[in-house]
Amino acid sequence: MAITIKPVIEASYLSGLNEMQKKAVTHTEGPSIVVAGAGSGKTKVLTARIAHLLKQNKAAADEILALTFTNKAAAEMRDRITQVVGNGTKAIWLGTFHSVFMKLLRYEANSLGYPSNFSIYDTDDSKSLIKQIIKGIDLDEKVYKPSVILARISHAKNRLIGPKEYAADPTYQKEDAYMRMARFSEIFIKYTHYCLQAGAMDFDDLLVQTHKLLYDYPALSEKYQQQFRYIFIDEFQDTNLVQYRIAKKLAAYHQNICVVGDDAQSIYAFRGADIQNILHFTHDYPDHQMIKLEQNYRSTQHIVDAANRIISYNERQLKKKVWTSNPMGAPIQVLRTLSDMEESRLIADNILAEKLNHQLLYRDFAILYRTNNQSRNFEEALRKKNIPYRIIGGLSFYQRKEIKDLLAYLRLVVNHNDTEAFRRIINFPRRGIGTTTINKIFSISAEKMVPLWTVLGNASDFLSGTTAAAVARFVTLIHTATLKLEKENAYAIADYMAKASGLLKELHEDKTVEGLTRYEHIQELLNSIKQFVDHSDHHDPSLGSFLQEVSLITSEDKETTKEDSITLMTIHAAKGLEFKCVYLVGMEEELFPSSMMLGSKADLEEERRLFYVAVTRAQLKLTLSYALSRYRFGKLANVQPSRFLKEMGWDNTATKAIAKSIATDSSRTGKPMATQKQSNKARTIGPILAPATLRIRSSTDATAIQVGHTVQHLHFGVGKVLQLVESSAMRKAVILFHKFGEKTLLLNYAKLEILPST
DNA sequence: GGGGACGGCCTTTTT
DNA sequence: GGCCGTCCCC
Repeated sequence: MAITIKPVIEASYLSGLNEMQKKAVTHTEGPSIVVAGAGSGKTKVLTARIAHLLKQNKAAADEILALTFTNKAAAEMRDRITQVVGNGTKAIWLGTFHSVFMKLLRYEANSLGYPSNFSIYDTDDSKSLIKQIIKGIDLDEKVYKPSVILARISHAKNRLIGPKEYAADPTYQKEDAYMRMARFSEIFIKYTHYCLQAGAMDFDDLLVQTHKLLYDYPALSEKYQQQFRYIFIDEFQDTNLVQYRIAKKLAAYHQNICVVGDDAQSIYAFRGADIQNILHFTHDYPDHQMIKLEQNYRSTQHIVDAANRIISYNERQLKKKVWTSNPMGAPIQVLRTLSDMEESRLIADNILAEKLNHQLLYRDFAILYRTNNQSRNFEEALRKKNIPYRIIGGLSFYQRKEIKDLLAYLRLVVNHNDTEAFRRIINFPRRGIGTTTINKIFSISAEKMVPLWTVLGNASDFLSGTTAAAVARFVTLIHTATLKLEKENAYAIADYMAKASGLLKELHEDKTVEGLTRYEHIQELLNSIKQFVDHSDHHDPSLGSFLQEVSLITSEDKETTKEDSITLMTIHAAKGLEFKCVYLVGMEEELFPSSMMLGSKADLEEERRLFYVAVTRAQLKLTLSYALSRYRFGKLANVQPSRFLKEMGWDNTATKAIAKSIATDSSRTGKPMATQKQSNKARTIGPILAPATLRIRSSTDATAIQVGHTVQHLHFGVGKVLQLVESSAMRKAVILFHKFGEKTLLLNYAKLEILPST
């Protein structure tokens, strides 16, 4: 037997880590909490840690459970682990809380009274069901708003309060009465009942039912406790009570639980996230190890400073000092425009100029906003200037009507009692089954406590000849496809259903552009089902499995284009990402902070953390913008600049902290005093009004530069002007830099100084 | 039961 | 400005 000699050389995944990071990676045993500031290499640590476990044979892949919040984060992590350890990472239980526990529930749902092919209700399904319940008990939809009801139900569930506990709690009852929703708990009870009867779980159920499984079935929880030797939770500050309790239960045996998070980046309180979980963790695991990662590797000094200044306004926070040894970098820029339309045009121009001047790619840019509907103006402006872009979020492929329609057919094939799928497609395409009939079906189902499919099977008992026949045809349609489940794959059934349901025909007959696109979308969905079937070496290729997986796919996951393009998204969606240049737009009161969040201090602090997240996405340059007027409800309204701008250090009249850093910055470049003064003044005025003068900075009059001049550029250093190009009001210059070679720069934007030619 | 016209309402963020 | 729901008439 050869003696294994411990390698002296450090493992590759450890090199390039700082001492704290290394500690976080190699301290694998026992509970630990890593408080990781923005840009401190959190993902790197997490992936290195998992790689470390695998390489050191401390655990097999399927003994590791790693939970994230987005599919994107999960995919990236898997990718990076694979890069270090090679193949064999597929067995790691790595995914979002929802997707991992959905898989677990697929095996165990029967114990809970659900079919293993349970449907998953998305927000629309849930709302639709709630709406029916409200109608059914004769309440006013305007008082009992389905979206508000659902939010309240969700909130209760995430705090592990079921409908019965809720109804029995006088505090909640009082609250409801105060909110003029005295009969809320009645809706909650019915909602829960109907979901169960339909064999459907909503998003929250995926967690709540898992929780129930683990806490009520000891034998089962023991099995999983033994299995998961090492447990990781990413973005721990965003966990809610159920999630925390699930993780705690699973970690009970091995106790190797490692959570990574940053309280300053907690932005999901609205869906039940509780920063207190960080405190709970330290309390529940008194022998935990705490590691703080405070060095920011991502951003320039200016950006880190601004971020620290912002977060200091929050009272609730863990002590942490984020610092960086990166250069000062470009000053933070604030742009003001007259209107929201102008804002988007200006930023489109600005991006083009920056891209050219700093030789960047489109993918180095991101435009971030508070609300999805702000993307509209930017899409238009970018399209007009032929700037490629992609939007993350908004209406995703899987939220399109035609897609949801076909999926609803398939859901019904797999789960006959899925009432929301049924409601969606029973009369689309038209088959003469109207509201009267549908109501009749549902009220019989409710009265006799009989599931949907049973009622449908006895349609002739309570419906007249033609209608009963129509229902019978529908039942046959679904049933025929169900018979294929055993022998045929998901694609074959979907393809059959698209045709047999008449959906394809209906869309095909619509010769409008939209109709054509919808038709193509269906084809695209069929293609993706085919792919799912073809690449099923590591998953169950059944239709049921496909449907469940698809229900958890959100917009951001579908990246069709690899083309170089700028990214547009909400700040929420941007969490965990980084871009060289970030444009944070719509910095206005009532928009950001949102008017909905001005009510309480806690809410405002969450908005501020959101602002913190946005600012810390930027690596090199951050630009903020606000407009003086904006269209709201179809009307042009005057708006005020966001309070966050001031908190960041920006001042409209007497520029303070930021102006100071700008002064330092320009003095470094060794500009002559006159220029420095001028640029300082330009910034003291701050944002500039008229579009013509809206430029980043021009230390020299653009018209002064001539061929043959020797010039100095902030980044590229000294060079010689070879050529001037006039094109559509933009003056460009081709300059040969000593160190960087030939570059084409826009004179309106380039920070050029003419040097005396000697 | 279906389709068209009108009026009200809204806008937060996501798995 | 746009979506959704309701009302009214065929």
